[in-house]
Amino acid sequence: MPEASLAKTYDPAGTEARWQAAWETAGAFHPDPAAPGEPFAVVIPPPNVTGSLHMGHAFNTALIDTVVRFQRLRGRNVLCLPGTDHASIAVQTILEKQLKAEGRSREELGREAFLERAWAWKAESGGTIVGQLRRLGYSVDWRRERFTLDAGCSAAVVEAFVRLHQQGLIYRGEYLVNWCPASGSAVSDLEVEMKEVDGHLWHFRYPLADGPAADGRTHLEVATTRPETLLGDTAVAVNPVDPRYAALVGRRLRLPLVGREIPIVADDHVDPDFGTGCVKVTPAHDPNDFAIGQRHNLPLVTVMSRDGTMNEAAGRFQGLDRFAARTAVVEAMEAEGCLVKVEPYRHSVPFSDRGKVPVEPLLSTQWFVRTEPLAARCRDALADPAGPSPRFVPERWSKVYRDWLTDIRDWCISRQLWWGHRIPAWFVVSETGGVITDTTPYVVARDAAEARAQAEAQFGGGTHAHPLVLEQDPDVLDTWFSSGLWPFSTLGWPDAAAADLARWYPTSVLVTGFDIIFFWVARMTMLAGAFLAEEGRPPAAWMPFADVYIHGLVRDEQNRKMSKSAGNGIDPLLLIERYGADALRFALVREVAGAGQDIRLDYDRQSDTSATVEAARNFATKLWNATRFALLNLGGETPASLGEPDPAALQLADRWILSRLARVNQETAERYASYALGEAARGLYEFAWNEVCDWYLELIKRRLNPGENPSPEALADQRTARQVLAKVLSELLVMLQPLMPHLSEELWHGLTGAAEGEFLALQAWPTANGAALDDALEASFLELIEAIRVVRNLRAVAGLKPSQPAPVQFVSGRPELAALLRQASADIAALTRAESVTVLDPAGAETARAQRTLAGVSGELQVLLPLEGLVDLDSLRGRLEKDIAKAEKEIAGLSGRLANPNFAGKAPPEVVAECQANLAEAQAQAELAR
RNA sequence: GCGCGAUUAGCUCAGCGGUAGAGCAGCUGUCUUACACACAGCAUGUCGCUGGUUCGAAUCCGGCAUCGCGCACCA
Repeated sequence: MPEASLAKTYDPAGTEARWQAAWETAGAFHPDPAAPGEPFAVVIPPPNVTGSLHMGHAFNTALIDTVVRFQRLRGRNVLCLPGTDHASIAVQTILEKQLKAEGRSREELGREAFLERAWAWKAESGGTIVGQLRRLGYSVDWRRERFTLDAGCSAAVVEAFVRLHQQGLIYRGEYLVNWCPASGSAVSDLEVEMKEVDGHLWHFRYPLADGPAADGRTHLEVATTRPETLLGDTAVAVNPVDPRYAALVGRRLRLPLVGREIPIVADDHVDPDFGTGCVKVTPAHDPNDFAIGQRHNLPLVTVMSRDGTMNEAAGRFQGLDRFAARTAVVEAMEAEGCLVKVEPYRHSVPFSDRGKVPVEPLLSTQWFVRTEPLAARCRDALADPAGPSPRFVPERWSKVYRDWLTDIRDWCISRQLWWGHRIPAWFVVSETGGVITDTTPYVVARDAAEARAQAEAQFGGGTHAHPLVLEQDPDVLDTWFSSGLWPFSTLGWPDAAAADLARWYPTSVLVTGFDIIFFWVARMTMLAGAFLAEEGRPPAAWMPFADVYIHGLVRDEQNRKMSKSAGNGIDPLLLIERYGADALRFALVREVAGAGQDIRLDYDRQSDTSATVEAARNFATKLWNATRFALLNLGGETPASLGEPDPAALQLADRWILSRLARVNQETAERYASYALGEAARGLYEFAWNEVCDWYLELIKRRLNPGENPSPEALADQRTARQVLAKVLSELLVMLQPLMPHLSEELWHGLTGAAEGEFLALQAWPTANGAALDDALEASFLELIEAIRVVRNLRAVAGLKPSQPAPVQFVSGRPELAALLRQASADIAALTRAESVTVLDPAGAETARAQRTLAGVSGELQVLLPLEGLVDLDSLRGRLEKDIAKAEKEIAGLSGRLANPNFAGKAPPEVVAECQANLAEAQAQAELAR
């Protein structure tokens, strides 16, 4: 037996915690790869272990969970796999900060102790976000939770590295990389963010080394935003077609402060119209200059160390921090009379994403992934004749993805950090005097033993005097390298026979924000291409996901991007505590509009309240109360015990709501399936509130309470109403489950009396009853609703108290409408407090109108309220005048249109006919109002 | 510089070729036995500007403006 009733108010906190525990204990979302049902898999974007839940996670979670819960209802064998990311730089930064506070450094601690500490930190603090994700009611399989640094993922990383190396897609070499002095590591191009800063442009004079030019010039003038790099200049470049300098190309300049002679070279890169048309060239400290240097075979002079201080090549500036050196160089240049001028200058400076300091382009030996072959495979997949793979939703993001893959640079994957996957390369240091140099030979292997075997094969076993000594590369891999394997490493790859991999790969959809299309999405597709794209396999078979659903950002109440540094984040947990997780989820999804636009969450920082989330909470309460109402009126029966209603017994309202139910079912399923989640949420909201609660529940109240000593007919009708009510409500709860899982679970249990161990989340999506669909009925029901509205409006105009009964008369020349109104007269009476409802034909209306009546119109329907006294004539006149004005405006517009011969001639006949009908109606309306 | 998105009621946004919509907020009533986190009713717009296509444009096309984002970047 179901509970006889629900508590008067809904308590989200208790309910949510209870169902979360019940689902998890029962393993409700722990799928069996051997179970039937078409597979549907999603791996969640693993949040950083350092993180705590922010609104972006809540949003992403709400969207993913809505999709997977829907697919589960549809009978798919759903795997939704959770996990976290080890976040190499972020974790290391936190730990180094801690060490610094203790007056220590990681070098003092040593690698092993440092890593021990890191794991301890992870064990202690790494679970925060996972616990917070649980509070959203995420229907993931917690038993399959993964971590990018766990044993399985680590093995996958090693395997991936080894195979890429075998394929010739990984190389090591000295290149100009983005060096982050704050983290002491190289970072990839993607981790560099250009920021506009107010700086200066210093103009310097470089004297000609070999005497004045033919025209008497003794020097060239160059401009720079980074004077400290001057120390590493190895040329000055001019444009080859620049007449000012043509004669000087090939001559030499003396570099001030340093004294080095450097050539004047001609290079297309130089824009003759900018500044003086002369560019100082520092190949070791600027990417463009590096390229110029390559073209002209210029030497590379590195003047800076990895910690951001000047090195021995900087001469007297050695030891200075790069920014101190800047000042010092300018002062020295001024002292030498080589400073021409300084002007303020706003320009872009590359900043490290993580370190928040300017990155330094620095020559360094690093590991790289050769990306072009992988990118090409992805571009081909996107252009696959069988359809793009993956399919982006909204489609426009595929262009962003493709463009990035089209002009891609190699990916620097080594990081000079300790927390992460250590690079599986062993240097044969015995070949280079016991240390790792840029030229030390190395082997790439799965472990030390394999490395030794390889090295011995290559270099022999060594001798007693000179044993073969191997040392593993101390560096770790970019965190995104392991993230890039996530969709298959978590399913068991590289074990091709792994049950999960066989069952759920490729996954169905990736749901994520556009900000990590390059970082993550493209890396996953490229790496999948490297390992899972066998010859002849179509892209859809190896791409890690069929669809990529890209959603927007959650912005704050002022439309600002939420960010930690700006401190404008809105804490999801605060909102969950105040309104419930279901309310937050529903609010977020409901805000989603069409094509992945950003959503804005309104928020009052004084009171920590949000009208948007509050509205969703109110909706939850509405559903709670509607179910309470049902429980009070179902006589202790359940949807199952009541059974399906007899179609022959259905009343007008029943047929209407069942038609609406079937339609909403179809629409909602289609919307969920096509990621139109905002539309799905809004559609259900409107159906539940405006149709089920506002109209259907009101309409059946009389039938549910047939009074004392009811007739057998009344009892039968009561049962019909109960059957329909139970059906509508229980199916509505199923449809809402993906959006509001806890509330719907709770209400469904209340309504059905299902056992504790049974879950709404695991029920089947209700079959839409196509036979119940009835367009004509829905249309005429709208007319009925409209008629009731007119009556209510007239009563309001007349100033009638809601409780005061009054007679109502309808006049319609349309027999069907008249019949409908007669059929529904008892309903109308109930909903308008009518003491009587009369439906007249136009002929009979004359007499009625002769009395003192209030009149209103809806379409061609007249509504009359015969009232003696109590009528506020002024407001009535006001209203009627408004009606007339509106009708006249319409008449003018429509007749103008009809008078245009082009319209009548060219517009489709049905449009013209509709226009004529509308005109006739408007004229009738104006007439009536007068 | 190149590209993308946005611009509709006070606010948040739907609508994307046939007479401008919703939800909040606002105003007026109401304890009508599920719900005042509610019910009923009422207001509210040169659909950014400007050309064009069309019988007809918020909707399609061209320009412009403003805001936002991405990519590239001149020292």
